[in-house]
Parts: sequence; C-alpha cells; structure tokens
Amino acid sequence: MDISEVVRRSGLPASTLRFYEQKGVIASVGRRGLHRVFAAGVLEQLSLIALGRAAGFSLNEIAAMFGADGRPRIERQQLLEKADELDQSIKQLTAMRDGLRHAAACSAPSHLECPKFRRLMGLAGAGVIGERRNGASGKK
Amino acid sequence: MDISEVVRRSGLPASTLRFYEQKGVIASVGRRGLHRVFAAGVLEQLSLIALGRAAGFSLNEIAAMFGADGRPRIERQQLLEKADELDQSIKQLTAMRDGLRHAAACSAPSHLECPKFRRLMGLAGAGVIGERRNGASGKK
DNA sequence: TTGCTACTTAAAGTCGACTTGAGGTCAAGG
DNA sequence: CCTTGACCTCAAGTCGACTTTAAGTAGCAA
Repeated sequence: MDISEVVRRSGLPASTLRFYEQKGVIASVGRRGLHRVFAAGVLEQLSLIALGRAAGFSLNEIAAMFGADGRPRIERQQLLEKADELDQSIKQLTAMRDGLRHAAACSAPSHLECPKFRRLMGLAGAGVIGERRNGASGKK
Repeated sequence: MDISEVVRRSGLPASTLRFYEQKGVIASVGRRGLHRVFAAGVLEQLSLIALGRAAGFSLNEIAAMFGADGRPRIERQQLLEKADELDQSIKQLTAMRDGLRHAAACSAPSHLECPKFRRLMGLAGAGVIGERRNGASGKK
C-alpha cells in the first residue's frame, strides 16, 4: 500500500502517518523510489493507536508497546493501571457533572450563595479535583 | 494583600497570578509602588477559576464569565451544556475502562485475538470514541 | 521525453496554560 | 543612606500531537 491508500482506509492525513513513522509508532516496510510502502497490518496498528490514545496513553507510551516486529506487547498491568486512572477521572467528572447540574438548577440568586457550589469550589481550589487539559469532544 | 499573600493562601505561584491578571481572569485593585495589591475576594475568584478549569472550561471562557466588577455572571445554559459534555466523556471513559479491564483479564493469547478488544479498536479507529488530550491525573 | 502530480524532506508554526530567564525597580529593615 | 530581596516587565521557552509551508524529487501516463 502506498501512503494515499493508508490515508483513504484509515482516515488519517498523510502528515500524521509520516509523523507517526518518525516517532516510531508505525513503520513502513520500505520504499518504492522515494515513496513509502506500508504493509496491510499498519491499518490494524493505527486502530490500536487510536484506541490507546482514546484510553489516555501518550504516543511515547504507545510506541513502547510495540515490539520491533510491529506486534503489540501490552502488559496487562499497564492496562489495569490505566483503568484505575480512568476510574478516578470518571468519579471526578461525575461529581463535577452533578455539581454543574445542581448549580444550573439551584434557586440561589448567585451561584456563590449555594452551599453545594461553594463546596465544589473549595475542592477545586484545594486541588482535590484533578486538573484536566481537555475533556470532552471539541467537535467542529 | 500583596501577591505573596495570595500565593500563600491560594497555593498558586506568582507567575500564574500575573498570567491570570494579564489574561483578564483576575484583577488587582491597584499598586503600591510597582507592587500589585489584591482584594480579598480574589481568593474566591481563584477557587472559582479552579472549579471552572476542572469542569473543562478554558481560561477564555472563564474570563468571559466575570463581569467588569469581578462578580461571576454564569449562564445556567452554559453549565448544562458542560454537564452534557461531561456526560459524554463519562460514557466514553466508562466504556474504555471496562474494555481495558476486560483486556487485562482476557484469556486470549494476544489482545488482538479478543473480539471485545477488537471491537473497541474498531470504534476508536473510526473515531467514535472521543479524542482526549489528557484525562487522568499525571501525578508525580 | 515531457510533464503532471503525488510524493518527499526539514523546519517552523499552532494551541493552551503556564513557566523561565534576563534585566530592572523600589519599599522596607538595619 | 544603603543594601537586600521581593517584586516588576517583557520575551521566550515548554509540552504534546500534529499541521503547515517551502522547496525538491520522481513514478507514471501520454
């Protein structure tokens, strides 16, 4: 497969594929002239990468999960740790969501008057609630 | 209060306070010489900012939530929208967490052999599962 | 053989939220 | 009065995951 076919079948832009190759998270099997040639398996790898990213692994972590052969060597321990991290996130997000819904419905004239809201503020101010860089989609 | 007191009582570094002021998300009440002077209310504002950040609002969004007086003007609609976003995130993260736990426990020799895992891969590859820049802590 | 493109590279740019560094000012304590 | 060090400003750097741009190359159809 040449890069355009991988683009077509994966939906990723060519720039991303080159970037991934450069980072070592995928590999081309060779060149036809200058042009990269990819094995069919790269599509599966790309799915796996997308999954890893969605689970919150960084590209470097993901790169470390592939052996030189391109097959994944994923440690179960790592999966469990990430699952626990996600559990933490889920709890925080759930508390936050409930807090927001309450605040939106709360009859207090200003949110600052609402005790629940203030409690949430206190937690966030004390750093109890995890820092997030980005959470939900960002569609469009 | 001078900046060092705000630092002490908020736990935030001075650089962050200056940065926040420059972004317009907080304001100092004036100067004593060159030195900024802050009103006591800034601590509450900072908690509110922390809360907003934890909920997934950007600094720009947060800045827009404060009137010129420094009091928050938070639209309930905005809170509900963010709550819905969080709901989405929570669903995705929950699915991901369960998938990871299954994969870790799965008896298949390679994760690639596991149908559930492959299904998750497919979803991620198709972009069904939201993109995340960062989710859980990142402690240490 | 020509010429069109799709491909190539390397370097720089983007985005958000800050941090860091260099160089300067001045309020307060001795 | 003088030193000290906390504070100031402005510019640049960082991090991660890419994208963009400029300039060059070459596979393939005509």
